[in-house]
Amino acid sequence: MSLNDAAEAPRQRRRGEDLENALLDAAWEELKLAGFNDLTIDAVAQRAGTSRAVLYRRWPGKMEMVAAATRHAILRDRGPAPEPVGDLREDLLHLLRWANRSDVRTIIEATAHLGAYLAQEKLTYRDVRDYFLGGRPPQSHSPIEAAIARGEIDDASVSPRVRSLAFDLFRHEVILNQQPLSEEAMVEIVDDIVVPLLTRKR
Amino acid sequence: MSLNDAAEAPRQRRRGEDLENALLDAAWEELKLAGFNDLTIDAVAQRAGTSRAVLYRRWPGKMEMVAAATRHAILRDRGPAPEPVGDLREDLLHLLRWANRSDVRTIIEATAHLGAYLAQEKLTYRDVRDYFLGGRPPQSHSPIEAAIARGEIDDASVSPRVRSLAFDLFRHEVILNQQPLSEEAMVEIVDDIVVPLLTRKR
DNA sequence: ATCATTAAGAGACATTGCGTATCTTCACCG
DNA sequence: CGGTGAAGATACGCAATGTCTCTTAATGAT
Repeated sequence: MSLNDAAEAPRQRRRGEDLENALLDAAWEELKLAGFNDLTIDAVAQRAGTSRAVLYRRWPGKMEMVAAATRHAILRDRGPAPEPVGDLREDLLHLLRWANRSDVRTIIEATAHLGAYLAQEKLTYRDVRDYFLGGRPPQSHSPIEAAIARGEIDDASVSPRVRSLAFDLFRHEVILNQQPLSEEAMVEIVDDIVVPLLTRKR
Repeated sequence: MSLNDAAEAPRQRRRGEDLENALLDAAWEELKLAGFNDLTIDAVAQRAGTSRAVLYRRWPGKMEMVAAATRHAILRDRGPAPEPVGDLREDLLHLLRWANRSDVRTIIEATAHLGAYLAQEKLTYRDVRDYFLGGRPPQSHSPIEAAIARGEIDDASVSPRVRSLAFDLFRHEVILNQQPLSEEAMVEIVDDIVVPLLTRKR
């Protein structure tokens, strides 16, 4: 056996970005497996092959670690939102389907738990979303913007609250059900609510 | 001084409903003070002037205790919903204001935490709402029902999702902000979304 | 009235997770 | 190379959990 043999070779020490990524990956994995409540810092440390001290050096507590891990996972996994093709209904549905990945459950659960923390820190939900998206402008309105550009709907009649309506209802449903939306639910949101509201005659 | 003097007379032992109410009151108070995460079974026991064992005899854990306490507080405090007076917009606003009591924050927080628990138990949110409301039919749709009865809007065009829309948006906002809605937010929900959707020309 | 039963309330216990502190050893930088 | 800063291991005290045991008060049946 050589000296560099695999078996119980003392794992070489990671640093900087390498380590950080390993920690965040481990945290995200544990979050998916155990959920927020059952997540322990210790389990994350073990999965990452390190000790709790290393985690505490980076984040003051579970909340911050989960926030960082969620942001990390979102920025890593989530591809760009689908571009509008010119049909309001279809574009909205595509966007919801895009958002409705299997790990939304974990993301939304983290977001919900973040809520309690937010109140203390006097942050708004907007701050969190911005944090999670890493400064990228939210593309969730683009089907509506595109429809406005096409002249199909009137800019002035679409308040910020209406613009975010589809995603608000989406988020609400995921929070309550703790799972991705069914195809039917997405179609109902679009066909019963968002599209009728946007295209109503006045 | 008589024998029954107050001072440090050994508190007589409570049983049955008396005790149960005292426990639930204590749990609700602690929940309001500390929030779900910081709530300890011990604090509830102390506030109720008893010991943890008594609580564990009734509920298997924090989650179930909080659920029971929330239900208890809702059934005790919440008066009947305001009756519709015949103006859709005003009736919706009254209903939202009625729901927007200062303790909604606590209620909704409990509900949100319940979410994680629900997933395990394969319960739907509907089950929880029914549990919280103690079997009472939700009156939240009544302004819409009244408007339908008056012939102002068409029954067929109002799907279940549309009927619960105002409350869904209300709930979504409370969960995200972890506090009661502002008057402006309620007006926006009603004026920008719910009423236009319900009264649109087709 | 008295006696058996049930559960209240007090307290002890082991267990688990948290957050901190200490110590050695490695990786990097000049 | 030699200094520095952080990795990773480990130990500690603390807080909360959930279980158990023990006594004693309240209750219901005889």
